[in-house]
Amino acid sequence: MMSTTSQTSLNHSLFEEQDQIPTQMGFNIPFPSNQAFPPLGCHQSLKSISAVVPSLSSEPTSSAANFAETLFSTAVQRPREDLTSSLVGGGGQLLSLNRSRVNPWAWEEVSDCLMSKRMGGDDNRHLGVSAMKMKKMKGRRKVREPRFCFKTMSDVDVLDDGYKWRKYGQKVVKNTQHPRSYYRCTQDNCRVKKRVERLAEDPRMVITTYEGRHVHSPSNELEDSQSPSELSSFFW
DNA sequence: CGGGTTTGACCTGCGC
DNA sequence: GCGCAGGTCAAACCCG
Repeated sequence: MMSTTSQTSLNHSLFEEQDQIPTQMGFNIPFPSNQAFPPLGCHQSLKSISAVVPSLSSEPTSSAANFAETLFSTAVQRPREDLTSSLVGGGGQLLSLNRSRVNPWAWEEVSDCLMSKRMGGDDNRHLGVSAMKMKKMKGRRKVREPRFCFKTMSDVDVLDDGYKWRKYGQKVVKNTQHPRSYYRCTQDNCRVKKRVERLAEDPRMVITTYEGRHVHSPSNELEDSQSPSELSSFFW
């Protein structure tokens, strides 16, 4: 049975990473205090978020990917001058959008990713675009995998997102008391990585950064014997 | 014994 | 070129 937390202000954010510390922009989606919350886990959490913002799409979003896409595409369609305006869904649950102008290329990378996905493009194409952009901005910059970050209020550092991770490093980040942990997906041929750290300003918040896209389904989901068609929507 | 974690060393990018 | 900081490696260690 699904467990719930007793926190009254479950403040969940989906945001895009900045160049170094992902703190500049975000979609802040405060949960209603009476909202039941699933066990801490990224896709599980996101499912619950999508459930409280049904007005963003014509039908309830069924996956984290769809939900993220809905959020991003909604923001992308807005003019730049309107970036800090409020986004209020029909239910009024989606409260604010505050996008940073500090790192526009990163934002565009996400946008490109979503556009190519919507148009049936593959990942290589969007990576190529972002690589070109980075090349333009800096003479030599490593091509990065697409990244997504989640800021989650949680007592535990490592959220159960359905995938199996192996820790390969830990580093003390400057000006923070909390170390950053580095994880790799244990699946063969899957090069997805994630970083986990606590927000310096608010140690209750856990920042999880995913880099790359899984080429397989979550291990938990397989064990739960879900249908393959449903599983595919959870790929990042 | 196998798989995961810890942790110091090393590598790399970047600013000065 | 040098130093700093983030990221990764890999040997040692831990645990079931």
